[in-house]
Amino acid sequence: MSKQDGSARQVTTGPVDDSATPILHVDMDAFFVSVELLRRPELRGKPVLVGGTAGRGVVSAASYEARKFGVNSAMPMSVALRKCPNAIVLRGDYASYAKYSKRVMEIFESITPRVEKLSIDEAFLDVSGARRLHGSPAEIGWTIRERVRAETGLTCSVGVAATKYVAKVASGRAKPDGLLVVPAADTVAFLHPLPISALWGVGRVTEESLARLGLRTIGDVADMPADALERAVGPALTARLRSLAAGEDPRRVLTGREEKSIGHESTFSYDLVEPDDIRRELLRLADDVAVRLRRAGLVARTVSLKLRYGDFRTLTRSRTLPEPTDVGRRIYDEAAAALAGLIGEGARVRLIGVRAEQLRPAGGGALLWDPDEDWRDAERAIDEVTARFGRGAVRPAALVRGKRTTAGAGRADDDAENDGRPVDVRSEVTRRLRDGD
DNA sequence: TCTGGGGTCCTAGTGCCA
DNA sequence: TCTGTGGCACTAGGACCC
Repeated sequence: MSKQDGSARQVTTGPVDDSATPILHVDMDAFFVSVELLRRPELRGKPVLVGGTAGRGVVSAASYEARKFGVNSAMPMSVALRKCPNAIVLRGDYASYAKYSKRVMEIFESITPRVEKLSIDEAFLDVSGARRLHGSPAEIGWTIRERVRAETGLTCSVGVAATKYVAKVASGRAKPDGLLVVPAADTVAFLHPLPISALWGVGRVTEESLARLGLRTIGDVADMPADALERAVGPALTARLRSLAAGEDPRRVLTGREEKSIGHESTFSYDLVEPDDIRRELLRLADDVAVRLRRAGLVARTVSLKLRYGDFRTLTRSRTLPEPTDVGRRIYDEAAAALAGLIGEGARVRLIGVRAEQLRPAGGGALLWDPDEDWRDAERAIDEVTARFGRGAVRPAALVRGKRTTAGAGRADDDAENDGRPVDVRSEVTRRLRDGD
């Protein structure tokens, strides 16, 4: 991969064969920092960091001036400031970054509907259907860079290639503020001299494993027999790395990707010791997750708890529910049950996380049920809803002593106001059946 | 150096069931 | 009835990406 300070920059300046390179990867340059500089132009040319300002923060983004001191994103802020003591640290305004991201994505979508948003500051575009209107892929890349600059004041780098992976590597080589086309015929020659860390899926651990086999470049990986690679990194990663090293990447540009999980986690500025404090944070996280589930119209079948102790030991526990939920209290109950036994005497907790997994659409509607009613009626109603809308359609009902809420309004906040526990109808019925209640 | 927060994917172990 | 086996779901953990 290109060095993050841009010193290994490689760009296309003249005519080039882009006839078989319909994939563009567009990556904003030092995105968070660049947005900050729009608002504070007096900081231009200075080392600027965006990230956590508290004791345990890390660098989210660094200006190219800061990168020259060896500062990179994900580096602990304390280390970054030791390397670059004069750096100006900004807390970060994520709502503002999201606004700029939206404007940039709209520019992409005005050129082609085939846009795959990869993160807040980068996207893949498949421009194979846009040639007649907007020109060749390289011309589209130039257009995008000019429009992004003119309409937002930000710069971006563009990689143009036959596949997603090569386009992504190319945009990285072109940084900052450049465009690099890798003609289809040059793909292998472009990739093979690059270090193995430029392979998608090779991080620190895998790089060490491959280095033990004497592999240094992508070309070395391409030449390595599959069985030797498999012993080092397993069959799945071997297949992927060999394909990428050969310049093959069948992944298409996907629009509208489905979320597979929704989670929140918090690292505390000091370790928590009191179980009540820990549970209060857990409830806050569970509610945050539930709110996002409901906004997305999803329910989760599995709740996963993440715990990191003061010594950085990290563990996860997950529990699968009888029926999916989007209720904060229900998520909290599962997470709290998983937590029990993990926070013994004197345990110091650095981080807590809650994640909702096995997501599915919230389904045909909410089923409300009053515990004073005959539970067999609830069972019949569940069967009816399930038969009509399918499994997962029965939503955990928000219902509480004596008070019914309306469908769709079964919110955790409502539950809190009602001072009662939400009841997952199906699990409650299952429990009563089991207990012969 | 001392490690955020949001995710995805893979592997391995275990238990259940046909 | 017992045993072996393969598939599947669930769980835990690790590596990786941005």
